[in-house]
Amino acid sequence: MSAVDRRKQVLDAASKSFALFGYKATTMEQVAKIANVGKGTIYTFFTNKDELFDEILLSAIMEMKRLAEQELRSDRDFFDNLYRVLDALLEFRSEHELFIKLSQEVRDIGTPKAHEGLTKVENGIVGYLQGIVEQAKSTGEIKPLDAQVVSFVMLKLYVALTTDFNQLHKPLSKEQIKEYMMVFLADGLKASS
Amino acid sequence: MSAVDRRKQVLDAASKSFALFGYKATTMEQVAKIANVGKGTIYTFFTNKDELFDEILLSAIMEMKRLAEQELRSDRDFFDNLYRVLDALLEFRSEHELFIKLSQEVRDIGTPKAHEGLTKVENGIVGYLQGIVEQAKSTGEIKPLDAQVVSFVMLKLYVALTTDFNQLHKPLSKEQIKEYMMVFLADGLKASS
DNA sequence: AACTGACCAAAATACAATTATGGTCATTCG
DNA sequence: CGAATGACCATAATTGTATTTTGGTCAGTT
Repeated sequence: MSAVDRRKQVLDAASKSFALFGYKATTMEQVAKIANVGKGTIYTFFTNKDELFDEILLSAIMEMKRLAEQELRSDRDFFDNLYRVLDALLEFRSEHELFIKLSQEVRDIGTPKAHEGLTKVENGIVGYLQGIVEQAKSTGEIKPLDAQVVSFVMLKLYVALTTDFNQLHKPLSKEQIKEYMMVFLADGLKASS
Repeated sequence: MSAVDRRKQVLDAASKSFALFGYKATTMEQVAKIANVGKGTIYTFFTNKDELFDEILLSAIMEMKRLAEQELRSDRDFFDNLYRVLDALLEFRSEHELFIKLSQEVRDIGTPKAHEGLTKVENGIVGYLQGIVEQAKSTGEIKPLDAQVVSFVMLKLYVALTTDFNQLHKPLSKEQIKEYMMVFLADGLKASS
């Protein structure tokens, strides 16, 4: 059994445990047991619990990028691509066991590391969007504004419509969400005169 | 000393105490002492601590409405009015001792009642905006969309630009914020061809 | 040389004792 | 006589302490 296999064993075990129990309730012993490995072995691959967690988040972020990439179609315009990418990313985020568990953990006991992790994922998304926005800027499809601000707002807007809003009201349908996204991002509220 | 005066004494004392110490650290005895009344007297005007708190929040919300009203100018268009109203409201919210203290309290110890209170204020703002949006809808200045969703997004957008964004980056200037607000709300990102 | 698990200091938890607080009401005061 | 009061009480919050758990190490095993 090669070193690479063991590393993967640990990584898989940790993935499962973090997704199942969250950051805090995942113990290194637990991970070792699931991975069928001595606890010391984990430390030959990862310097500590944090780094192990980071590595798992990083691979989740890369997975998200892969998914987003799939949604990009050169035969569609920027806004259509944007909507499908955002949708894929947010759907992935809201269905992935790990993120669900981490969100609960933040809400219920406020584990700082869990919060940090979710922020890191969010930044990953914004960073990815930023690239798309930059490109749309260079092709002249959108106004020449700061791509960081624009992509940040995009994410916030999407989260506001999909998550924040239905904390207080009836959730919006996918079609409604798409409509509002397009209104605010593409054309604005102003009545076309 | 009339009953009305005593009620106001209590209200003023409670205002001071909530703003100075937050919800949790404000005790009824404390309020009584500041108001120069016996503790029992408080309960002749308010059934409990919660209701006392509610009354204070309500008066803050009404004060905000008053401020917003001042900003409305019939010689300006909807978007200009909107920006100035939002600005006044958010500035008030971010400078009012009570709200600063409650925000800290939520962040540091997560007092549910403090969180609830801030949400109530936020809902007050959205409710107020809703009225303005309805009116702009009826005059045909903006597209005929659900006013509740639109005003909710407006607040979220403003908070994203003024508060959320500078948790991670350099704060935006007032001019930049205004520019971005107008882009997303009025005309959208799409390059004017 | 790779791997392991007993071991340790430090952190988290559980529990008990103590204190503080919201709310009441018999008594006082104007 | 009715409005005002503060001692009083049940319960919630806090503090202090004993106990357990956990991240990380490293001498020894495979």
